[in-house]
Amino acid sequence: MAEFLDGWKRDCMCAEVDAERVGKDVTLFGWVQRARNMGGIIFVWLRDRSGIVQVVFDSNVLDPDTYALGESLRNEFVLAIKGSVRLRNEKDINESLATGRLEVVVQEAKILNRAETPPIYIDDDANESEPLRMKYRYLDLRKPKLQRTMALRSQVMNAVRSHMISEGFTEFETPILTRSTPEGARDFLVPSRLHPGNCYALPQSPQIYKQLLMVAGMDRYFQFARCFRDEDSRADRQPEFTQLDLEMSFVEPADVQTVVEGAFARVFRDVMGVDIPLPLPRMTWKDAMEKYGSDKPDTRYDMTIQDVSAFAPGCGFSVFENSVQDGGIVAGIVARQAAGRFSRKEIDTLGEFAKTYHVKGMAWLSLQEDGTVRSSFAKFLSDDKLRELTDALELERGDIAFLIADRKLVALTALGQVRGRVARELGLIEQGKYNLFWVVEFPLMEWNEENQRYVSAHHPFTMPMEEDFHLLDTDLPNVRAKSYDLVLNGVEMGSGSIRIHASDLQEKMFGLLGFTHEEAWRRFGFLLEAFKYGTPPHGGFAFGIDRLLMMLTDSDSLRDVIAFPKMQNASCLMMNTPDEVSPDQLKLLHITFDADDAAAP
RNA sequence: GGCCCGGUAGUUCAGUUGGUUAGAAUGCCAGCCUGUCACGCUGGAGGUCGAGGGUUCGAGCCCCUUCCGGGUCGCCA
Repeated sequence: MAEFLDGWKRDCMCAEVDAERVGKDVTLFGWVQRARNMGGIIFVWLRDRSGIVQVVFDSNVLDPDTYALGESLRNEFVLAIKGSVRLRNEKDINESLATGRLEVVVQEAKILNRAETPPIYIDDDANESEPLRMKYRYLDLRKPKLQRTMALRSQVMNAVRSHMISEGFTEFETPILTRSTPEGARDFLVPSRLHPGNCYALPQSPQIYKQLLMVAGMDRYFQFARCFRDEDSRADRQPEFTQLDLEMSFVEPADVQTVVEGAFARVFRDVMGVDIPLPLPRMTWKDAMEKYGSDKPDTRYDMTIQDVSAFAPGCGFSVFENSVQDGGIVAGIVARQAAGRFSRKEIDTLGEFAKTYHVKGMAWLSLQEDGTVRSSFAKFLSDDKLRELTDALELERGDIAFLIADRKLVALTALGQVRGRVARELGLIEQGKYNLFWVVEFPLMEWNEENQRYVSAHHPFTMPMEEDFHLLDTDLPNVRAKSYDLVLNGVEMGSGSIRIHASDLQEKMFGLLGFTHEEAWRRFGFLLEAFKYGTPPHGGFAFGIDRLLMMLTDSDSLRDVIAFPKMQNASCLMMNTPDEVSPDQLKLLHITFDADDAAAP
């Protein structure tokens, strides 16, 4: 039978049992991590969120009922004990336990609740499948690592909030029930009971609200914003996630960046004890792509991309020749002293990996220790051309180069991915290093093949760089934006921009994006209207709290830093969501489903 | 929507070329054990091999379909 507290008060957490309490009485509450019955004496590890302490049921000193209670303990029983703290004998010390020099001798005990055998182990080293962990997430969360992560998450948010307040920002809440916006991710829709046929949408970000708050003269806004996107999940992408969202009036990019990097530096100092020197370095998008093949480069290792297009014309290898002739490039990376680390099979695997990024193939070239060349394409090259290439790559004995020829951005992107994979396989990535910096001057727009039109690289309210205004009508792809991403160890932490505050320029942008005047006004009329009444120049930023936690805890998945995450198909096995709703509910909402879509029983 | 990988005991996994009663570890249950700390020892229970169909004398294994999960490309302003 479960018992009640009956006035028992906890006066000590498990891990707070320390030398200063020796000889004193404590009342502890917790879960049974493990009970070891030696026949006459029982050792129980009692666990709470602070940690573990050993409590001892001794048949020599306990009444038979209390000892019997000790014998009946099983894993995850909820236990309350009163006892006295004592030092263990020298030979009985457990160095692997923080409280391992002490133990608590039980005087009284209550089983506050029994527990069935859990389907997962409460152990950081346990390795249950994701679905099982997610179904029993409340047990998974008992694991010490997740307990620490959730506490860390709270500390991070606290540090960020303190920083924002101290910088003169005001915290806001904006609606969760909002309107659907074109462009961008698919929306989660919420049908309206009072407006048959109409829907709210859950916000993908509070973007428009925060700009309207600038129109409202709020000057400095921030919010821990829950954002929703109805797209497929990834290890680092969840359908709902949390961003620190901020917006400022009367600013240039550097003003926003100063606030954001200050927040990051504070988190790293307060929570990790790591000093990040400010201001952070800047890298242009163009440099990032050309050197690293990524708009979020990992600069913890070198192996930068080298463009060897100049060597291609007349080289004899038609793949390279044709690529350059068609306006593409030939580029490569060199893994120093790694030729012996890649078997032919591994190189082929790497080539297949490169192909998933839409290049047709990957060529390779290595210089053996004896000076001979091994290569997938050298046989097409004259000795002179081969030397020209090895010179251009500064290839030395023991090095291996991976080369890709394709349209410029495609080739660079694939090489960037190859670079990352090679670095991981060769162990080139220095652990415990935090390379935080800005990538700036992104393109304003990108060509979208599917829709045969330009789409915003960031979002349609992004201000072009003044220097590039003259290119808007003549050379759109080369117009740079006043936008900036914050990158940490090859992961995009967040992005922001200066916004367009003039309605005529905003209308022009909508035009370039392919909206008619009427369409733009129908969809964004409230914003264009607002901009007519005295809008200050403004800009902002948003960064993912979840992703930051992922980096700080060195986790492989967002699921490790969110208390109740969704699975890859956006479902939740614990709550069984999404789920059918009653016909009455649907009727109230004026909804009928296609018979085809009706869930099978 | 495409591609790759996976699904066998409560859990993590092994299972050869298709061949007797499907195994291991751990957990669980019972008994023993007075200083363990991954306690130990003895014994025991525990399986629709994701589901359906096919090939075969015979299928955990081969084939087809399907469901579920993980990763990834597309997508994610």
